[in-house]
Amino acid sequence: MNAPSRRKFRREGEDRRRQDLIEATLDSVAEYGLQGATLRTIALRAGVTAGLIRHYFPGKEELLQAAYAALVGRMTEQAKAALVMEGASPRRRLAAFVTANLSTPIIDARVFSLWATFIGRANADPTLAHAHREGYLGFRNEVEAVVAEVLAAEQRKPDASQLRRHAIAINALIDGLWIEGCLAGEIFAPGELAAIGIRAVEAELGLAPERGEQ
Amino acid sequence: MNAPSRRKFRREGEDRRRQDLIEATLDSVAEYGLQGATLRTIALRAGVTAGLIRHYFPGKEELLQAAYAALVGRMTEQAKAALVMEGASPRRRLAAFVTANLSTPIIDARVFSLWATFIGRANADPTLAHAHREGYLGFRNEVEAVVAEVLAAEQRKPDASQLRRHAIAINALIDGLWIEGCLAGEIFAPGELAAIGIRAVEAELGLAPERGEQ
DNA sequence: AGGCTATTTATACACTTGCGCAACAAGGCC
DNA sequence: GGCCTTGTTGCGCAAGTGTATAAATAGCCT
Repeated sequence: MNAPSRRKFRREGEDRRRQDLIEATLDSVAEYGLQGATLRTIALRAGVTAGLIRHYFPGKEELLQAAYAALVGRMTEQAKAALVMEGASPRRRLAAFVTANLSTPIIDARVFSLWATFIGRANADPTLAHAHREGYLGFRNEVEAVVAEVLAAEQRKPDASQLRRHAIAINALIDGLWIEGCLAGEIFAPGELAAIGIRAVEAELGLAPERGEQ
Repeated sequence: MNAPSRRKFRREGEDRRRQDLIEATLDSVAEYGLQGATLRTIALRAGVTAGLIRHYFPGKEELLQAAYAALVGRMTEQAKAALVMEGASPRRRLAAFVTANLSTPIIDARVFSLWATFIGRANADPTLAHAHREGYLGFRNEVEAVVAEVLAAEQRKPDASQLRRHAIAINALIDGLWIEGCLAGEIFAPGELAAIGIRAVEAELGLAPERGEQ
């Protein structure tokens, strides 16, 4: 009687499917962790069956690597995007950079969860460690460049090691505030983290408070 | 012929076994991640068989929770230990605190790996989120207390919100530097992170450089 | 309209997982 | 020294894992 009914499906373009699978993977990892992100869970979320994954990726590991690469790419892209404010003074660009990195969408519990989950494996997986270091140094160089501009606009001539120290400290400050914002955003007033960040960065650089600030 | 030989074993005190199992769990998680930390792996590392674990813990989840509690306890204990320098000036105590948190044994890739692995689950597991928040606020309060002492010694009277902002910024700075030290300690000179941290903290608090510094 | 092909499903398989349970023996007690 | 408690082992089990592969079908090409 029952004709053995097979599930209906639609064919999607290769890029679209890969993208969907990667997104489903990130969702699964964020929600259930690496151990809970099984091929069946991922496939369910992507609206396909588990077998299909192997049509697009050689194995689970490659899927996870692709997902991590996509995550890192998105994070760095967003972070750097805050720097392209043409025409603004270096100091305002720096402030906008700090603010952007301490507000949505960069302050985001899901992204933090993903970051922590993957970076926790950096010890065991040199690929992850390398990817992190590249991202970190890239980010820090951006910071260093803006810092150089800000100080130059103030007629100050820092040497390379001073610049490096400033960049390391500011980078650490932003990272630390980012973590707290992601993990416990509710215990801070809206905009509070950004305000604290800007204040601390300006103190680090020895900038006099702008008029209007107390 | 072969008498069915059974593995020899020793009976251990309850506390000792639990401790060993927790340590084996932390080792396994640090090395293989949550997914690789199976009961059999953990038992092997602890030198027992998997079945024994259920004699000490209701299930795997409880073992992991106990392991996380042990980790957090050790971390906060170590961090706070750096503050008990009786007789030293507040400013020196603060500097010692920063230095301790940015040197071994607190700068440690294994501990970082564990921290990241567990904290990545904080979104999904309210227990973890709560444990983190308690630890964070406790740590921040310690920072705030030392900051208050330092500023008092400088005849300054910060109000509560200024104190809070200082503590949040300094905490974030230490966290961010700690992460980099754990993840990529080799790209920093020995003591460099601590020096950067102290410098940044003093800038945040508006302290004049001590004589002897440039 | 009808076939071709590559996407997609479905099922099978070997393996691992956490957990349950009965047998065993280590070491204190009398 | 023999017994008794209970820490500990060894094995089994059902559920779930990643991978392999055959069968089906969606959608383009002519």
